[in-house]
Amino acid sequence: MAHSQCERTIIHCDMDAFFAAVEQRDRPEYSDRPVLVGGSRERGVVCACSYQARPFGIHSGMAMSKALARCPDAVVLSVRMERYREVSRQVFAIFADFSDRVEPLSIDEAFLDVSGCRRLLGPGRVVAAAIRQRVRENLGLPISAGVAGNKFLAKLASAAAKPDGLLEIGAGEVDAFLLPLEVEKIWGVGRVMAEQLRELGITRVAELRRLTRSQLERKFGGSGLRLYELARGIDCREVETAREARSIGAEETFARDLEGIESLRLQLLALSERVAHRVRRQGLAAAGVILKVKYGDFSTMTRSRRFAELEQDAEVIWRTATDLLASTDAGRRPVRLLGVTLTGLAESAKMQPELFPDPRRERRRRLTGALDELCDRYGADGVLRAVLLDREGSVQRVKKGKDGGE
DNA sequence: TCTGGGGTCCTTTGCCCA
DNA sequence: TCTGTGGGCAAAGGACCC
Repeated sequence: MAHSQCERTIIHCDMDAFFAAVEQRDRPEYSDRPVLVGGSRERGVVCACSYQARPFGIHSGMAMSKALARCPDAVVLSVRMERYREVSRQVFAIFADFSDRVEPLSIDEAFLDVSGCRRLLGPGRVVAAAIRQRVRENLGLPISAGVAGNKFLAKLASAAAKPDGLLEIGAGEVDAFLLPLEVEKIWGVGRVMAEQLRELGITRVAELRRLTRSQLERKFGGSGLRLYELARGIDCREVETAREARSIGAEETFARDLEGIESLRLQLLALSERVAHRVRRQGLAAAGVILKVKYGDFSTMTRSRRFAELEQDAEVIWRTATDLLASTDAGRRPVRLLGVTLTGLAESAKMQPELFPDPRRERRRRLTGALDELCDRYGADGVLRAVLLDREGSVQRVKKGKDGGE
């Protein structure tokens, strides 16, 4: 195989129908039922569906209304992100027992570099089997795994192994596996690039191979070069163990479009609190905030601003987001979704000590700390907001505005 | 395909400044 | 002082991933 200098033993582990599997494990009465995890019946989509729902043609991303039309008996459960994050930590603790070179890719999947474990644990395939067994026995959850000489091929292998399977792509099997695949299977090829390739008469990897490196670079720039290599099964990316989060966000699609600016401001407050709580719990602070507004016609707009200093205070985040909201059409056009994302994350220890501490701000900080502990202990969603509403005159106006409006 | 919620990364554009 | 250029940066949008 080409580029043997990049050759490693990589395992890609991927939980099967993760959200749905966690729900079925936590609620055994649903273990044999088609389970749909996702948004509301009217406007949501399916985030994850159990394997019992798949024969109905249901897949993630499908509108919930359509999924229910296909399978009216399905159990619909709302997303419990905190719960999945908790189980995810348990899964990653198992990964860590098998390799110290683990790269989280999302909440339910990771790359493990086990090149150095051969003498201790055996070849990749054996390690992958052991990981799957541990996850199944300790957590009662299904997991698929792919083993190959690099990240790209390992990920393709785990996808092919699903559900609840294990597949290794050996060095001699790469072309047989790769050439018949559709180009969309290549990492980085989505709807847009696939369409551009189709215009060139290319739908399969075998056809993609006929383009030269410079042809692909002219057409797609840097992504073209990556395409050239991946089409040949070449991927020299290392497993990166020290990846830190770049942003933390929360967004919400409303049951019906919101019109009044005051109700939008109130929603921003709840979102600001959610993201602020999460950055604080991770010992982080943010350099800036992005506001996302999706209108009733699905057109989307973002506005962003950097803070004067690193922030983790919900009220500062909320005030900035509210400011940004004023530069959008919100209040004049119906709004379907609002999102608040914190960017430029850094350890909160790097926050500048204030030269002239503001006593109000200091008091708020102490209160927030106490409330974070309460939230952690009781998982109380409403605690923080109720207190904030009672404490600040400006916030109270929002509350009154909402009560008075609509 | 009647369109969620969590992200990452890249490109373009405009602005400031040397 | 005018014009041009290019770097650095922030903001906005878009493609893509699960």
